[in-house]
Amino acid sequence: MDKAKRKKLEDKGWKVGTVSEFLDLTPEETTLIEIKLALSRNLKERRQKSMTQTELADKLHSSQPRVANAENGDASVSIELLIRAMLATGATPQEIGQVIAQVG
Amino acid sequence: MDKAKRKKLEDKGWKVGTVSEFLDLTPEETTLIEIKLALSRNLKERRQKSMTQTELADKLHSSQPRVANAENGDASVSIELLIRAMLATGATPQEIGQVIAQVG
DNA sequence: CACGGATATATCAGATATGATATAAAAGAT
DNA sequence: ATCTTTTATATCATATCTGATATATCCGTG
Repeated sequence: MDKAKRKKLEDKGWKVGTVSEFLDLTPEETTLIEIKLALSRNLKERRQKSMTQTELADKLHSSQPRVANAENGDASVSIELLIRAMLATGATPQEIGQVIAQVG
Repeated sequence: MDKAKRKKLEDKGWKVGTVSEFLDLTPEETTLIEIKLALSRNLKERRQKSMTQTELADKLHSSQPRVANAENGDASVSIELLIRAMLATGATPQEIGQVIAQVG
């Protein structure tokens, strides 16, 4: 992974850590992060087409800042919230499955 | 939903609640539960083919009881752990996406 | 430029998920 | 039937995720 990409992850709170720690990231851990980032990106795309972050937050019974975190791939956001958010934008299980399947 | 199915969910810790509360479950909430249960079932199938719960727990850096909960669709288990477990059994994002896409 | 709506960042207390442990129950083998 | 392995259930302290709030930054429009 190049430095720029790593810095981006670290800025989002991912504990990519030092080089040696990074090398300890298993393929599974890497894949999990990639799944989260794919969901984030897709969520942002979907949401932007029809509503504002605040509107989505209301549907989700969450808050605008939390939606922002979700869309920005912040490490504090669980896959669970990402999927709940996707569903709140009207995404079907098919579409969600699609996004995950595209990873890797 | 028939009573038998509901009891099953309640036994696993899902707050399906009384009838009136149940009727308040949005389609999104229902879909989320279905996604979790689909992942649970698939995890159990996959894991049984190649290893014991304890072995999977070790790969996951988790514990056997937790794996049991995951496979039994216990409400305390997050989608995140389910997906981590799937990956630990060797599942690809494609396969995971497939399982989710099948829901609904 | 100034204003307003949208999005981003920071912080926090409470809620939920976590792995660990103990132990019970089930399933298999001999 | 007994012994061994595997899986299920219960409990717990700690870690992580949560929505809320305050506030900063961005971005388009007048």
